[in-house]
Amino acid sequence: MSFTATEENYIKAIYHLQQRLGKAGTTVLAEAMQTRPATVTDMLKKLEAKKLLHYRRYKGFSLTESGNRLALLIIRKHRLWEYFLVHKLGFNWDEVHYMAEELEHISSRELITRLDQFLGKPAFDPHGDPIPDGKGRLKTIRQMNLMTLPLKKILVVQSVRNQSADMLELLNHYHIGIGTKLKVLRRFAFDGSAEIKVDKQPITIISNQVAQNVYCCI
Amino acid sequence: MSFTATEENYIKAIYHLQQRLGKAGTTVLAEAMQTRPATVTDMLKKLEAKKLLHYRRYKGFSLTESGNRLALLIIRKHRLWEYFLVHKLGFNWDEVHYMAEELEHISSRELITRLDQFLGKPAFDPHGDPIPDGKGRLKTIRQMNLMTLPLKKILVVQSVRNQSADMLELLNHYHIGIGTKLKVLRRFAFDGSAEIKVDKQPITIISNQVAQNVYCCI
DNA sequence: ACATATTTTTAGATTAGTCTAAATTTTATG
DNA sequence: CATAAAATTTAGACTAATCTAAAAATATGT
Ligand SMILES: [Mn+2]
Ligand SMILES: [Mn+2]
Ligand SMILES: [Mn+2]
Ligand SMILES: [Mn+2]
Repeated sequence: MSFTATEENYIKAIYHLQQRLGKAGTTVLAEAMQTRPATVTDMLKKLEAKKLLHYRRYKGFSLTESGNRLALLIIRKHRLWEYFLVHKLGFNWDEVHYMAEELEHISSRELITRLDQFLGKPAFDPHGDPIPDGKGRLKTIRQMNLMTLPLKKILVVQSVRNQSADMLELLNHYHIGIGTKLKVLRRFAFDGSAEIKVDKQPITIISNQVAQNVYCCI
Repeated sequence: MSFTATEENYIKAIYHLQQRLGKAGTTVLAEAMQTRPATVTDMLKKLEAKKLLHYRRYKGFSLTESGNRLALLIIRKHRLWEYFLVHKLGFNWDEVHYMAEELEHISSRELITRLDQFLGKPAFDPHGDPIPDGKGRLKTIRQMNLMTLPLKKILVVQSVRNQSADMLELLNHYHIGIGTKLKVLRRFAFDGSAEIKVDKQPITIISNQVAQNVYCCI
């Protein structure tokens, strides 16, 4: 069975929404896909016909086993291409998303196998997100955000949750990237901001919104 | 202006037909695109509306300046990706065409610039075809096919014209690839076949169809 | 519990790319 | 040069992906 880029994008969006929100409805999926609920309903029927979704009208929908497998394959391709773009072609982490959004739909499986080899079978992409292996398995790392970690310990940045261009631009400004070492010196109750010391940078303050989106391990 | 993959495929096909046959008509383009003349007519109107084609109904069509530029950009992308697949990912030259057929439609220009850099700005693809540079310029090499070159001189294979899977399979069997050194020992008038000595291989005979499609320089 | 708000689906239309069958134009030929 | 053959275009239809507007189902709040 083969799928259009649009169908793949829907499957991926449903997977991510199920991960983040537990389950997804028509309206929230429409927002994620930048389209209208009516359009989503049409697509849900098509995806059900292709056995990627369980769907009962008005009741809800969820990925089937093969829908899940497809989602993980697309995510694998997306993250491997991002890794290639950053580590082989020298792009910055905030430049690669829209290119990977196209590259993830290149169909050849052999291409992905060889790309994985060529890159050294990486386990994490440039944003710290795990890359599913050939069987769809994900490595997980114990990590917490900067609001919940102990003060004055050396922390290593593992991933960032909000990966919007605006967020990545701000993190670049703070010299915070994946693998960066930093300490949280103190937290301010008033606005939840935090004073931090980033490796080799002067002490600064980050907002609560930033702190909540940066995940580290000790 | 942006173009669909289908539009790009048409523009590339028109370019190749104009190169090979001088000019192309609706029917021959339909064959090249594996579709029907009526479908081609519809597309010609669309491409004219996008200013990629000069088109006068019943009279013919040809690429505009920007149509030509677009064709060369797509060919550049196609051949750079083929080079990547062969020289970085280790594919054989007969495995890469259909993957490049998808990859050539990835839109980012910056991606192509960086890929070109990464590959060392190659001038020829794995089939010996020239890769247009960033400004659409092609390197050309003086080359002739094995039927027109002098006997008993060492020749270096530069390119192959027919690049069908069947042809490439046969050339692999003869251990003939781009850069291979060989000599034509004699030609047989009856069927136009040729006796050749391929570098380190025993003497064999190739058919006229093969000989006419292998291009070498002295 | 039932009226109102929210969510979801249906109905009907549009665009890109394709098809077949028929009409038209150009080219070739007796 | 008149007609037959070939090439090309038009007409009308279909599918995928989208939209708006309206209808239907579900959820919510006093
Ligand atoms: Mn995508
Ligand atoms: Mn990523
Ligand atoms: Mn293509
Ligand atoms: Mn090639």
